[in-house]
Parts: sequence; structure tokens; C-alpha cells
Amino acid sequence: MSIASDLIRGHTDTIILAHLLQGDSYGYEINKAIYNKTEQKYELKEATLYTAFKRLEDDGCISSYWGDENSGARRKYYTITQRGRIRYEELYKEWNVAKELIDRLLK
Amino acid sequence: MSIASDLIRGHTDTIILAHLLQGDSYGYEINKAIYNKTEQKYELKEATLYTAFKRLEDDGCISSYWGDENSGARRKYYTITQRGRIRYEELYKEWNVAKELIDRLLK
DNA sequence: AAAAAATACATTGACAGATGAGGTATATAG
DNA sequence: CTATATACCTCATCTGTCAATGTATTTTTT
Repeated sequence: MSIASDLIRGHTDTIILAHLLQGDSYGYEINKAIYNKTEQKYELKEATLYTAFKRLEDDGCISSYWGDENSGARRKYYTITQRGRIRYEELYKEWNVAKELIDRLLK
Repeated sequence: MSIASDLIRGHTDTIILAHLLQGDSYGYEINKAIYNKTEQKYELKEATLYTAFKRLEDDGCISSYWGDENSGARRKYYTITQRGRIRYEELYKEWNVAKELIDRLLK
């Protein structure tokens, strides 16, 4: 069963921040990680991913630098900032509140 | 703590269908019920509610009739249809899958 | 060696759901 | 008579998602 994106909408930023808490990473890898973690049930579309990177970087939650690969395609790595860590904690709490509310509303 | 609407987005229809499983109801009442069930943490905006009614009725998930109030403002009641019940079950299952996925992705 | 697939980044226009702002109307409480 | 509560509805606008499209390099297959 694949998942309607409207159910994930609102979590894109949190998912990215959560992944970056494990260490710096780049777009393509994050996407693959999500796909595998969800047992192929959910995949962020590339446009969504890069839109989110832009949003998070503009907001100071992540910063980026180009990797110095000597083989393979160039990669843009992202690091979570202190502000990003705080934001993640907030969003994670919000999710837990929302989860309970939705459970209650759907009975 | 109030809840970002993007976290509820995608659940509006399911919430309404869940409420109608308890019996026919009308817009104003459904809105109040949601507000109270969530301990005043979440309130559907009226525009969102009526947009959802339109969407659900167009899709054959609910049907409507005017109440015969002899006092107070007129009320438009909604009934969940058989199709609506099936849709609710699907959406409820999707929510439970999504919930697990999000939990896993947010670690 | 040529073709195909995988890796990797990025933009743009269109779309759908949510919502602020506005509107209509009736009943009741002060 | 005025304010508040009940009750419905529409429209323009905003935001996040995504299909489509593009660039460039490397690896694998034929």
C-alpha cells in the first residue's frame, strides 16, 4: 500500500531534519534512505525534496557545501544547524500531539 | 499547543466521515464537536469544512437534506453513504500505515 | 565502443486543499 | 436596539506537491 502524499505533507521538513541528525547527507541519498526506511511505500519526489532544502536553508535550519568527490557526480551536502535542531524538536512534539488528536478524531 | 493545519491536511475528509458514522449531523455541530474533542487544540475553519462537504458530496460519500427546524437557523444535515463508509475504512487504514511510517522516519 | 542505466542536481508551471475575508439570515440575551 | 450565537456559503489567495523537463557525469550492459 502506497501512501497519499497529503498524509506526509507537513512532515517533509521534519523527515529531512531527522535524517540530518544522523550526520551530513545529500539529496539523492536522503531520498533513497526514505524509500528504504519505508519499505518502498513512500518516496519523496525530487521537486519536493529540493523545494524543502531551499525552504530549510532560507530559514537557517540547514546549511550546505559542495562535496569534493574525485569520482561520481558532484554532491551538495547539507548540515543541520543549531536552529534546525531546535526546530526538529518542536516539530517532533507537534507530530506527537497531532497523532493523538487525529487518532481521537478518527475514533 | 495548537496544531499546524498541514498536519491535519489530508485528514479533513476522514474526520468528517468518522463523525457522520455516529449519525447525521450538520456543519456547525461537526465543527464544534471537533473543537471540543481536541480540547480546543484544533478547529476546522468554516471554509475548509464547506469545501470538504462539497468534495465529499460530489464524490458520493455523503448526501444532504435540509432540516425542518421550526426555530433557529436552518440546518443542512449530512448522511454518510455506503460509499462513504467504504471510503472511511480505506482512509482509516491509510492513516494507520502513514502513522507508522512517519514515526519511523522521524525516529 | 556505443548504448543504456544510474547517479546527482535544479527549475518551472500547474494543481489541490486550506483559509482569510466577506456575505446572508434568524433567534436570543442584555 | 444592539450584541452575540447559530447557521449557511463563496471567492481570491497562499502554500506545498509534483509532472515535466533540463544539465552533467559515471557505471554497467550489450
